[in-house]
Amino acid sequence: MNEKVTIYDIAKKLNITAATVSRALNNNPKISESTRKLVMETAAAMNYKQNKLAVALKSGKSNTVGVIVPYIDRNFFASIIRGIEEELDPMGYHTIICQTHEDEQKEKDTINALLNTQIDGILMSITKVTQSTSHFRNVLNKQIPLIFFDRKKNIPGVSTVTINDFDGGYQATKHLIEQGCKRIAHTSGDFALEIYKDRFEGYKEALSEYGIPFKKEYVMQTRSDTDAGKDAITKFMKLPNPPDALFSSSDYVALGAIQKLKELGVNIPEDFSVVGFSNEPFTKFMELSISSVDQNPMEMGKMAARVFLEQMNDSGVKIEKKVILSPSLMIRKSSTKND
Amino acid sequence: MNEKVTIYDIAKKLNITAATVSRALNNNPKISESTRKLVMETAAAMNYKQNKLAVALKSGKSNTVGVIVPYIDRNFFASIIRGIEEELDPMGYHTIICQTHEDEQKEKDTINALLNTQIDGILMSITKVTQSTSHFRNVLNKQIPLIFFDRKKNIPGVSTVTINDFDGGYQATKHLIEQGCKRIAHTSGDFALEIYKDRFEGYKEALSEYGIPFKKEYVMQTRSDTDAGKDAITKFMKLPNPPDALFSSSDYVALGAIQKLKELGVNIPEDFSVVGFSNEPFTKFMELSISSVDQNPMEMGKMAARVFLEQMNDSGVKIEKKVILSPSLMIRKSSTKND
DNA sequence: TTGTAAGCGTTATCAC
DNA sequence: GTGATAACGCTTACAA
Repeated sequence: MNEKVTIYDIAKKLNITAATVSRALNNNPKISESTRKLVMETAAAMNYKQNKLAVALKSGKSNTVGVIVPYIDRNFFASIIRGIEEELDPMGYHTIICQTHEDEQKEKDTINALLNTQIDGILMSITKVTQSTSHFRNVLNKQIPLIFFDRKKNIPGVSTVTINDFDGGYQATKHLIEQGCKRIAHTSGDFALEIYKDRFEGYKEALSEYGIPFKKEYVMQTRSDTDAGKDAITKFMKLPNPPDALFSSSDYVALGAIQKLKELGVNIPEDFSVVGFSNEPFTKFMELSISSVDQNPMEMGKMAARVFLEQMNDSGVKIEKKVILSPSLMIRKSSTKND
Repeated sequence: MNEKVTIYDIAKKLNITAATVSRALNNNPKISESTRKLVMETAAAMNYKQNKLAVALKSGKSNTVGVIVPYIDRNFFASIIRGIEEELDPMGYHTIICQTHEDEQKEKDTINALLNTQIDGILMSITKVTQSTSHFRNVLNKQIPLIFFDRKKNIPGVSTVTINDFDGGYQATKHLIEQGCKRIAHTSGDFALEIYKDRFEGYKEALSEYGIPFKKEYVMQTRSDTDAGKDAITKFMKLPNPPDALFSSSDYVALGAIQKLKELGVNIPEDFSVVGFSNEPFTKFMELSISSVDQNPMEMGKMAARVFLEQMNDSGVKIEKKVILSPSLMIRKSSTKND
């Protein structure tokens, strides 16, 4: 039906030049109202669509950002992406999604591919194993805005949007203490990732604030799945003085722990309370709903997008912004002794 | 550090012409091995990156597809997108994600925006409320491949990838019958959407196959959330002859139903069995795990991507492909009477 | 095998 | 206010 209508086509029809058409379409002040109207109308009539590719090539701006996450189908990241998309879409930006599968090499490849694609910015969460930072510097060298959300590395010139993981760990632990728990265990991911380290520090802070001695046999670094939770509980319960609560940095580990505890005939929350982290959807659907620290991923995505937009506008200025959102503890049955 | 290196820069340095550089870079056969090598090396040395925008403008191919889903942070759709991404990424395609929020107008706007962006194809799942088809025809008129996954409309020229919803409904219902259930209720979404209609037809087929009379008071069209499930059970249990099983087209409704049944003191699965649809992650995490029909969304995404790729290759030919994947029933505690 | 030149669809900088 | 024209970075007939 309608094959590619260009400004030349509409120029020809109106016996004017393409430049004039362009000006009319872009609301350039130097143009008579009459021709503007004429152009607008015929453009609509001919079903003209601007070729964004040409505009992008000319302007050097593609109006597209790249978003890189470990896995797109994890609720936390999917929600962040939704936040980004909702904030950027109205500003005319498109969002290209990429996954790293927690593989550093894939992360590097993805970034290079993206840089290759005339992207206007990169918003990302690094993998659990990322060591080198050279690929991030590539981005900065090209002058394109780079924003980390959640999982970050501290690199000069890179803005970050995170939650206060320390506070999340602190709140969770404090809550357990206030529920009367005396021997609180903690499972975490690799401390090389700041988020896990921070949650752990928050945990320690709460303990010390309440004068509870920190015991390193109560702390374990594990994978983030239910089996890891089961294993952790098995080990914890074999201790001479087993814990009576668990603050886990992962909801999946918390779930596995609960399953194992039930197997062992331990009453939850009476004899053992549990708090997880991330507020995964399943935590609230369980019959024994699981307390968890909510990270408000949607808001995190929106903030990351806003930081990007600011950075695009104050073009020259190299602002390095560190946004820290507050987590909120969702208290549910797994840690509520008296109601 | 490295400002935009173009083929002209590398041509200048080598005292050859940009065309030659282009040929060398593209493995064009008409070029001497020596200059190719030379070009390749200096290109690498100068850290040359091809400007995809220019290529896209020249070739009319952007190597980008648009993916439209109701919500990106719903597990089902996130997994589909993951499948699409994993299939398309190695072929050099990027994926732009858009959400409709189940709003037909947003769907139209999104499609137009995408058409505006020199996209190579659109892969999508329509909203629950989409009535008109004119915006889809716009896509076809522009000769750009359109592929529906899961939720579709029957439009000539549009390929679709769906699961056999009829079979899903049939399997679920048959399973309940074989578990000894005699009075099986069904909750569904709006029958205007084929997927719901088909599941319902499968349900009826299983009933009739086993000589169980169909009763329309056992069928209810509802929203897809837990509250709807609670309401449905409340109504069902007030019937003179209440059902002893539920096949729901939504896991959330199934969950709400189970919650309400427990409140009412009904034993599950002994006195009332439940099967949901979609195999949402939470269904298997519950203590009383919920049987559900798995739609294999990852595979659905991959298939949709492959259909798109085929369509891109056999350019001229207008193939209209209908791929139907098989669902698989995940049998869990909510419907297993004897084990 | 390599160079020349046109063109992809815009926008911006000059002139007039 | 409008028209020429160059430029964005690349590919590709067509010549040489």
